[in-house]
Amino acid sequence: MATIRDVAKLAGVSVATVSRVLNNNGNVHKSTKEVVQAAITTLNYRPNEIARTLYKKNSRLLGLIIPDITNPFFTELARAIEDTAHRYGYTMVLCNTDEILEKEQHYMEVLKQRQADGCLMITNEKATFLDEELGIPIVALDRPIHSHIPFIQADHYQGGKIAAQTLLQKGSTQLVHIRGPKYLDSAEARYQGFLDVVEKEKISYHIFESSFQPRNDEFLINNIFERFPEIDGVFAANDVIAVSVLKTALHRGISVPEDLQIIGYDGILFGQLFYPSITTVAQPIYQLGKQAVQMLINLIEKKETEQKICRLPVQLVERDTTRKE
Amino acid sequence: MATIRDVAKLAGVSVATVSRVLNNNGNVHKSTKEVVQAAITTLNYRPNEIARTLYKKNSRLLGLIIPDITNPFFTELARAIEDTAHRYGYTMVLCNTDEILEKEQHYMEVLKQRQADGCLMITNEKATFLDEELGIPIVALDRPIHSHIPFIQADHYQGGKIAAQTLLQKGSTQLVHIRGPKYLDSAEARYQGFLDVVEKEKISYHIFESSFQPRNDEFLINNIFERFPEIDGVFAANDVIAVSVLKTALHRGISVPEDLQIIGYDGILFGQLFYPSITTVAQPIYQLGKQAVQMLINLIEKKETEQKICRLPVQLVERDTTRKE
DNA sequence: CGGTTTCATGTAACCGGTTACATAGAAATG
DNA sequence: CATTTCTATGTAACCGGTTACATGAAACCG
Repeated sequence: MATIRDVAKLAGVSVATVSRVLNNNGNVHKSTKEVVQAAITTLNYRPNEIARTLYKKNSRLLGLIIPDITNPFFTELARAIEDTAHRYGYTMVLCNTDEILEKEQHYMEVLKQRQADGCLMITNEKATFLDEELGIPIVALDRPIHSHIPFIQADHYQGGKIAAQTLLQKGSTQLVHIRGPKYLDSAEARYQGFLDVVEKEKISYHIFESSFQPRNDEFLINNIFERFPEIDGVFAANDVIAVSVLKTALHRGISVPEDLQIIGYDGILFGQLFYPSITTVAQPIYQLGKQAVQMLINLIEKKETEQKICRLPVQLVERDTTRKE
Repeated sequence: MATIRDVAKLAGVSVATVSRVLNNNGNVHKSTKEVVQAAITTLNYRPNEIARTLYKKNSRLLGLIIPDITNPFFTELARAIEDTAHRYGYTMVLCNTDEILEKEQHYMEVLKQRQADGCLMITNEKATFLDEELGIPIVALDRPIHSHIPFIQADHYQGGKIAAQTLLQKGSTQLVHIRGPKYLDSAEARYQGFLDVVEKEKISYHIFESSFQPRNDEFLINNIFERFPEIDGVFAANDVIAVSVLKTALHRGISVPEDLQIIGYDGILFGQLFYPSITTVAQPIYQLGKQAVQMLINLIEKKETEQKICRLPVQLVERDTTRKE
């Protein structure tokens, strides 16, 4: 690979001049600029990003610290993040943590050693990642870390309300909410939204807690149908659980949506492939990822964010696990 | 951030000695080593990976150039790749190309400028990426690039045979294969496998070509059922298409697997969530990703691979879209 | 005991960019 | 025309590691 000194030699100028041409700063005479550009073309020269980073201390590298790319919600988020990062000239490093603290910490080290400019995090480890000790800008995505770390998520409380209202409005009277883990604020918010609606309407309901591990849920769901055969509306805390509920219901000969309505949450692409397709409260996943990156880049380049917290609206997507009208 | 010179100063030694301690090479007296290590701990020093890379010219960075992380097959592959890369001390950069040549080329530039040690590619652009011009080791995954670029994929020909044999063996007599795009060798191989079985058995069959774009497939699938209501076995070139077939069939009141058997391909995790769950020819996705990384690292570190081509066996996963027995 | 190894350590060049500072000539100013 | 200002360019230090080479001391050896 040609270096800047090769270019300088061929163009008959100093490396400083070549650098000025490359970065289009400082004064360079028009004719000199042309000679340098010709040399660059001849040698097919590309500046070494590593050398630049060493001096300038910005790498245009972004970390994405995420529990598991295999979870469809995160997959779609990652796609949005990569797209956006790329559009702004940043490169994305993917870090799967499986929610294991050691992995998260290890990846933070790796990102720091590689001089990453910033990091998007989806983590439950609130206490561990306060930005004092980090030395690298962070934006928290979907799960808050600390009040002084910028944070973006969908309006889960509203989402919980919408789900409950929709089930009621479409005629369900015996509701079940399979909520997400207690330690997840977002699950808690959906639950609260759901609760506030059903309490007000004085409707019969049951709450169950899922671990968000599909494997464990199968048993839980069967158990629910066993114990409460009379239920006619389920709000599942995410689409994957909704799908499991659908599968179990169909397997038991329950008609969906005639005898049982199901509403999922997230709005993953997959939801529409099922028969019947899953009605869901959709998060603006692409938008979340995109804005998270924009917030982070803002933080990196301007050293500040306009707003610390950003909450995006959710939207009901009516498909076929709820009744028409 | 502390530098190696800070550590040297605190420990009262030269930077060379600190470097020797860090890399555990050269001779360092036991007592000196302890003093240096104490200084490292005190300053919480972590070597700057960028500076290391600049001199050593290996970055321990791997690129994954992939059409779209949102495609579940690629998602699972990416997960395996990230896991494995991480286990070997490499960091993974994610690059979504949407199969657009300009994006692929652009990402290759980015990876080169960042001194990535190697790159895993899933691309159709055979002609463009010959490793002469690349200057960076490549392993082709799932889709071959060129005979001199190491390549790993599942045994798709065998997969096509297994799918056809299974449908026949379980009693289907009017087969349809919805194959993948012509420009994909892997789709071609599955098709050939299917063909070789049905031709030999003199079975009635029809072939249709899908673009692998779920949106377009809906029309195609409806059309198939319309024109050929008598079909009783479908081999779909991937699980997403199989799922669409299932949905369409159920929608039309066709019983699966009683009246119609469906076999998918890939073995994505999602397949088991459907009702009925999808019988599929599973690729060893995790293994593919893992071995691809191992081949690539081998290429990087040893400058060679034992074998240029690696073909992994597929496996029938019998679920509920095929009949028992 | 002198000569050769081996060990422990330091000095400084190097990787490939960027930029502060210096300088010479041209242009502007009074 | 002398002085100031501006333009174009070069020199060399710097970023933070690694390592070739040099050096002095200790260990070994016949």
